[in-house]
Amino acid sequence: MPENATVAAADGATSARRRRDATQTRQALLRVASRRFARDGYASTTVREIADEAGVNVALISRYFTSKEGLFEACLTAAVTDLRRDSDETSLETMAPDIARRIAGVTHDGRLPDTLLLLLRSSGDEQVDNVRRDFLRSISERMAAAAGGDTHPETLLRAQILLAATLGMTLLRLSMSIQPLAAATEEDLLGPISDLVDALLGTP
Amino acid sequence: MPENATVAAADGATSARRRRDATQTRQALLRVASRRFARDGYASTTVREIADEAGVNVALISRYFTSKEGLFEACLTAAVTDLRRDSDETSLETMAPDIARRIAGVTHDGRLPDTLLLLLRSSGDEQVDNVRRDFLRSISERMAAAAGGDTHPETLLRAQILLAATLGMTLLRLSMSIQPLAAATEEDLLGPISDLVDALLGTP
DNA sequence: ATTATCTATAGATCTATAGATAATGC
DNA sequence: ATTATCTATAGATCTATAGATAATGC
Repeated sequence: MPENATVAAADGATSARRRRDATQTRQALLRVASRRFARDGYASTTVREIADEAGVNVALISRYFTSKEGLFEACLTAAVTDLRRDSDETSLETMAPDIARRIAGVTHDGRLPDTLLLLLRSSGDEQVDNVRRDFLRSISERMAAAAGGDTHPETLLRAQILLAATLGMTLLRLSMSIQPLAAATEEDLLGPISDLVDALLGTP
Repeated sequence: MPENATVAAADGATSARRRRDATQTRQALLRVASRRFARDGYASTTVREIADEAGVNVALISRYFTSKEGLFEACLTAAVTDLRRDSDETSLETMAPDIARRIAGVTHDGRLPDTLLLLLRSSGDEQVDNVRRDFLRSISERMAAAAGGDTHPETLLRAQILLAATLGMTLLRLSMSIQPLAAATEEDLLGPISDLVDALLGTP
């Protein structure tokens, strides 16, 4: 069997025509759509742009995801799954480096870290928005718990402020390109973010 | 002269038909558009929605602002002017209460504090995006200067992280309604934000 | 035969504007 | 007379889909 199942190549889109493979097509659409939705927002991104960049026919979006809305929901669900796994065993000690890596680090598959950015985009659909709201809420609860949040109810508020800072940094970096923040490396960010975590969730 | 120039009433839109007044119409469009663009984003907001909510005919948007893009630019410029004036004489001591008020406080004219949120919305037009980028950059420089940023270049990065946190909080509050952050009062926020400012810009 | 993919298009927006109407101020 | 406002519509999208085509696997 030739290398076919997972080898979409670095580019994976405009390059040589793939062998017919529904799974691979689905993944190509998901990958491209996640990036476009995250960078440009839901309404500004057209299904035709996504299909073209993924190198597949636009009709396949309806075929595999029912609608543009369905594609967005699939992107969001994938992002949430990814982030949940990543923050599975978070602790107060690992929180700062984890955040710095999420914001600035390059993921294992070489993608840029726009997963967090997708959490800030809305399609306007209430059901989908609830998926995101529930996740943001639960991840902040997890952070508060890692800080021993059962002692003080304000800890959840503080965890959400830390989450807001994390998302805000991602937005300013990836979407607005504010320098020097946009060019800061994982190492550059670790110090300030550690101070941030300590100030908000550290024991006084 | 009857009270006409500035009395658009609390509602100011759907209420009784205004006397013909170009200035007032312009302001009504600006006010409604700023809120809609801030809350829903540029692409998701239609000119007809804005005109309807402002209680004016949609053709007047082209008349007074040339285009939807022109209207957005006018909103952004107004927001930037407002924020510049507000941060005119910022200092390390007043920064935390200023931020808390901006995020949670009710402005003097009774509007909700979505001015900051507009800074996170993009029309995709490069020229307009540059207005926003330049402002975000300059406001962060002002914050760094207030912290005595000439001593260490990393101070600008830290100021931008504080700015990111401020914008992120606004987004999670107004656009995503994450509780308890969304319901936190100015007073609730002051403590955590003070810690934030100290941790990022305070002298160690 | 099955099903992944493509063609062609209906139908629903949405923005911008030409030209008509009517309120205002001199 | 001037100009704020409105009517009606052209023209440009954009999404969704019915139906045709062609690659795959048995």
